[in-house]
Amino acid sequence: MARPTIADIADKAGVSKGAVSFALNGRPGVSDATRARILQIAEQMSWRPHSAARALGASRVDSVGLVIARPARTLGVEPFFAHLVSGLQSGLSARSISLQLLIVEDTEAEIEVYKRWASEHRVDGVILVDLTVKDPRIDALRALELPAVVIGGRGGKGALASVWADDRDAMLAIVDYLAALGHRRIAHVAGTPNFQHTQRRIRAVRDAAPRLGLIDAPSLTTDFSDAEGAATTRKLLSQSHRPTAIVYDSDVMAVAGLGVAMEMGVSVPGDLSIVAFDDSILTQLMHPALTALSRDTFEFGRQAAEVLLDVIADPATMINLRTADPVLTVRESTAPPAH
Amino acid sequence: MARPTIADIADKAGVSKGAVSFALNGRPGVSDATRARILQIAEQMSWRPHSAARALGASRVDSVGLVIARPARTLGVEPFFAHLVSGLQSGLSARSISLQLLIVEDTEAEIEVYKRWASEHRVDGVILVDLTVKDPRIDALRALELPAVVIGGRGGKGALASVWADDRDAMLAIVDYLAALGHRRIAHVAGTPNFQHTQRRIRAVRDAAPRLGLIDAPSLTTDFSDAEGAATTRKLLSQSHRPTAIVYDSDVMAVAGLGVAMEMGVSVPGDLSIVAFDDSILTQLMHPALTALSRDTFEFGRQAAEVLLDVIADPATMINLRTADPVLTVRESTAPPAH
DNA sequence: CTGAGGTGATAAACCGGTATAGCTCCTGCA
DNA sequence: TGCAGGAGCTATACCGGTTTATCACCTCAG
Repeated sequence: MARPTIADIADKAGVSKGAVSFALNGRPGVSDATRARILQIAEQMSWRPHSAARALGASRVDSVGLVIARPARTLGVEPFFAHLVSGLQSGLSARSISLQLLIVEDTEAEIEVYKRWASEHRVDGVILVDLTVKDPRIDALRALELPAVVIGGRGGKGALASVWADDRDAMLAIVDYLAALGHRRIAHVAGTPNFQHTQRRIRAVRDAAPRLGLIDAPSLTTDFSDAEGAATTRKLLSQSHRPTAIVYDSDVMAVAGLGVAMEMGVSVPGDLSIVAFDDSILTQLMHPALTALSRDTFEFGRQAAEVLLDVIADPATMINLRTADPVLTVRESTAPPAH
Repeated sequence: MARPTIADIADKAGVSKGAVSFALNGRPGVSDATRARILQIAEQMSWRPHSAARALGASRVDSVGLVIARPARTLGVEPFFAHLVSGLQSGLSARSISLQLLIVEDTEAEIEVYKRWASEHRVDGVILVDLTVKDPRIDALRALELPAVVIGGRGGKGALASVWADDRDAMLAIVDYLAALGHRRIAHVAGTPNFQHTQRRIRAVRDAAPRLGLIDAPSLTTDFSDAEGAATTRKLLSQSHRPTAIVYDSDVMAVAGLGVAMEMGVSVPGDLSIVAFDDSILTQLMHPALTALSRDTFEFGRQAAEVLLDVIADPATMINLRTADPVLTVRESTAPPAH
């Protein structure tokens, strides 16, 4: 017989469905002997719970969702999400909870997905990424009463649980290092201005500038694309007083920037130091290999999964977990300025 | 009231649950007038079917699965999967079917996932990628009677439906082009030897060699990593009779190869032409930008989704859809050989 | 005028689990 | 000896849909 049900097991064991359910879920109500017998029969018939049936009775579906609102074109090259997804799954698989992944165009579509998921009971909770300054998703999720955990930022005045890394400290570490090498003209090619982490990084650069005696420390925002990364670099290197170091908010933009430097005859790291605020194979494929900030994104995802499961178990849970600080991996693209 | 059920709608409309179900699913059994009234009430109460309840009754869960058995580390940089997933979702969203994505370590784990999914009724069907030569997954899926569609290769003597591109023709196009430029020493840095598409590409090169009068046309297999791509390139360029052109089975390896050429003082495209059998931003970020074979992976995924839905609807369906041929995008990394 | 057949609806079973009320013993204590 | 109480189990309702059997009613042909 294909796909045995607990009724089949109950028949074979000569007990009721209820007893089987008790035994399989490890709850009192059956003797140890009976329990053992039922478990053995279930094992032998290779029984597995029907996920829909279980979801209908208990109201949990053992599934959580992740929606990414970015164009698929840029997603591919960002190793961030692949690592994050792996980490999430690692944290979820322990309790055999599955992950629903959806890539959508914009935040509006993302909220629609949450509404659908909530009304169709498709997920027990969701993970929020790319938090923006006044993020409409936070109120939407609260209205839906959908458990959620925010990745990479505080969840709106503490409304949602979160897992975050200290972008500010990380950026300060980069700027401190460049200043220690002797750089005084440092530029920052930032990402989308309405992302919270972009804001935090920009503020860190601005705050550090006077303390380190930087002559100039502009932060220029982009859309995270290679094209704008390149264009912004071209603009910076065309100034009469060029920066001697540039920090890029993503590895893709850093690579694009390196290309522009080569094309304009600016030697790296001789005339220009380059640092990427994110690491991946990409930075190591380059010549020179890029100095980059490495985050343990896999672990990040794993912790986020655990926090989310806690929130699902008890929606009142309010965890704001700070993860391990990222570390600066120095490679060949940074050196003291020419003179 | 939160989350209305069809019973609520039935109450309000003064009809039975059954009538509501008929009306909402557009099947006969209710008059047009009643149907319209029920639909309006459902709309107004913003009713959505409870996915688990529906899955329990009808035995379909409106969800399909994709398991990728590759290390997460290499996944991030491969834009292939991000595009594929987007395309799949585009093909599925029309019928609001969701996609379960899982990244696992190896094929064994992948088959375990299929077993679990089948016994827990978590998915209606699956998409198979990275087909190997004697792929154990095909028999496993047939034993589980889990509908499936194979991407990028024939499904084991026609056992499974498939969506595929003609790797052979594509490789011939590349080699023909290089030969037309005047190259006679062409090397091929291939991927994992047990992948079917790797085999097909190797065979294409071997078959074309005599026709084009190539002096030497070795295919060297790798594990698709940047490290082995670089090592193999180093080996090729250290020979007394260097190849004048190298075709790489992935863009990541091509980029790694370009790095090795630069490091060894071999100018591209002056002394060496480079072609990548796969395209992404990566190839365009390089200097020189790489000539690459572009496939419409998004469309690929969309078509695969449609075929899978057909197979789920009728498991006897046997479609082997050949997708649009990939095109060679010529950029700056290819030129006639030095003399 | 009667019976066949179609239409529009209802009631109830069903899917595969979980949760709960209740029943039957058995034990221990007064 | 009587009874409270708990262990061990059964029967059954329930979750929210879909599906089937049944039925009342109307129309139309014979």
